[in-house]
Amino acid sequence: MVVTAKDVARAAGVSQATVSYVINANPNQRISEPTRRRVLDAAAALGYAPSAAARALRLGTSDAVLLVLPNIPFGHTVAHIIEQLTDDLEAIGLTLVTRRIREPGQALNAVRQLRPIAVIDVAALTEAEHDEIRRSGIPISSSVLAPTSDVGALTVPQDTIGQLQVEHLAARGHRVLGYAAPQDDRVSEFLRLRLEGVREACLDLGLAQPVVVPVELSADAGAAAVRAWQDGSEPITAICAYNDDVAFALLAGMHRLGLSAPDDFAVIGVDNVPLGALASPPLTTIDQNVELLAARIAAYVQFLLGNGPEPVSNGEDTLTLVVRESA
Amino acid sequence: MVVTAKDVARAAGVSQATVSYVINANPNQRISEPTRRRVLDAAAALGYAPSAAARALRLGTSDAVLLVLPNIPFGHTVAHIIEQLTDDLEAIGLTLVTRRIREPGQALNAVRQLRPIAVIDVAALTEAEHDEIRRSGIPISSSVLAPTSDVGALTVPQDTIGQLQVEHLAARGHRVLGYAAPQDDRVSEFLRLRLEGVREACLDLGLAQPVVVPVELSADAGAAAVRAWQDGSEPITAICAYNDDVAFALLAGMHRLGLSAPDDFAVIGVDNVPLGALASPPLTTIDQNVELLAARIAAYVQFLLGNGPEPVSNGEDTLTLVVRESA
DNA sequence: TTGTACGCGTTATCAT
DNA sequence: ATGATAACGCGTACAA
Repeated sequence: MVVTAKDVARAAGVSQATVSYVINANPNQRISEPTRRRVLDAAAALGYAPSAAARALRLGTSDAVLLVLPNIPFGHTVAHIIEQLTDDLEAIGLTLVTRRIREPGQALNAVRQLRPIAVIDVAALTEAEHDEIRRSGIPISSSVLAPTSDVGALTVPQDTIGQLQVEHLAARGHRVLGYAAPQDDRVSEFLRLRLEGVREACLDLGLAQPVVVPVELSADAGAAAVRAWQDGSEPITAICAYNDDVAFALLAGMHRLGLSAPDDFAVIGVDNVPLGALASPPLTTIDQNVELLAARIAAYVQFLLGNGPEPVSNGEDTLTLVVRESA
Repeated sequence: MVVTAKDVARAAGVSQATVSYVINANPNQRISEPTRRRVLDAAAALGYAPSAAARALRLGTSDAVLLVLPNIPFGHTVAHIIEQLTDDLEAIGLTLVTRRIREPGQALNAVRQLRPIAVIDVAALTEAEHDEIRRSGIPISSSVLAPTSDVGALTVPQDTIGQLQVEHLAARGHRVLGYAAPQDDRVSEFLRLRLEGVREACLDLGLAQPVVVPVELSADAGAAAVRAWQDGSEPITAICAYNDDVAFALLAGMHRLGLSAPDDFAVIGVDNVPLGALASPPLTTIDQNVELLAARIAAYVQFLLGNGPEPVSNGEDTLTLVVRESA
């Protein structure tokens, strides 16, 4: 029922080892063209493909790349990363496996079971865990979307996101900003870092510190937040939203109050979700260029495999402002 | 560096076999409580976890569940399925592996490499491939989101989606409908089936056949489509959109033309994307209840593993109308 | 080109 | 009653 290398060897009239050499095009072995053909034909005829398990057992490492996620909501950006990374890794014969960490220690366990060839951490692991994984011989990548930007090569600096938002609004003449913060505790670290970037940029550019208001994902909440900014003592004219979802809530709330962006309040989001272009007005936002990030992660893994040059590290250059009409 | 069962055995002063019995709580072997404790303590102290590869090799099947996708864009619904399924499977010790099929044959190859415990097909495989996989001893599930609903237990009937849209619009008094079709060839099969459901429902309810207009995902395209319906000879009052993304394009187009739903045209989407509630007006749509679908798939896999009762099959009951204001 | 040892967890068989 | 021994599965790499 299940075809093994032994079956192919028998069918081709060669040894198992020869089958392995042919299948893997082992450069250290010269197999004559006729034998090569016989093996390949037999393999095709029988429908043979090497068992990933046997390979992994022998090699000591699997074809898996482990993507470790914290328990955050699975928004457009994360989904897009997974999509891109799955494709990019598949193209080089690797398999993406995602694990969402809910309890500490889960990640280490997954690593020990899977023996992945690399671990990509999206802000789910502690430094101690990183060390532990590296010590176990797995070349772990640095933390994508890492809280701190000091760990390595593949970080998306969250503070820069906030800075870019403020810079754009300041360039448009806004002087007093609001900040729309999500309520979800699971993203509080991302929020903290983005807000930090906003605060720094305000300081640098001589703006007042932002008036932070929590916003849930509903038109009601959006309207309430807008009223809060209106009723406050500060003359707020523009709002940085934590992400596009929050920005949508603000736009919906403004619509309900008979207000509109950018005249009553300018609104800028983060993520460049596809629907942002279809909002009324179309949403100005910060794009994270997930395709490029995924490609760089894949290149990094290639490098770890010894099949590529030292890859470029990821940083601010994947972040770009997308100007539409809302700000 | 890497901890094996042998290390644990040595540390606990027992044999490798005993370690295996304890770790897997093998019911055919009775291990005394003291030894059990020693083994467990040693395993914890050393940070032992069984190698997935060795396990898979020995058992002949891995912990992987293979989700096979066609080369379709990775929208909210697919992303959500992947998210839910990843979590649900992880909860029962299984690993979701996703493969996107671009060339015929890729799926079979992946199956032979991975030896997954189950294969979930999202409309990417032929019947011949299903048979081939089943013949190789893997209990393949039926096709989720299958073009045809005759293959098995876990189908999302696309035609019913169209029917539900029409039934709602008809109940609101609409008699002549437009249908907004996406341009992407990769979803043409889904489009065909949904449209088929729309046509049948129109027939059943005595409505005119829908006026189908292609719509790309931009406000321009949405406006053009709306004008096409306005300029046509039919007195169209409501529009079924292929999905919520298309519906957003229509709403954006209408907004640009100074029109609004539901008064000028009622609009109903499909998918219940989170941002639908924040559209202006909030989007009426068909929810696919992806959580339940994922749970049923997981239950089905459990059943395949012999750890659960015959699971319920998926069908129309996961589809529900979500009435908001756009229709 | 081939023979063969190896990696590691599982389980049937055997020993105490 | 408890636990140990050993065979097994399959692809890889080194020595022959």
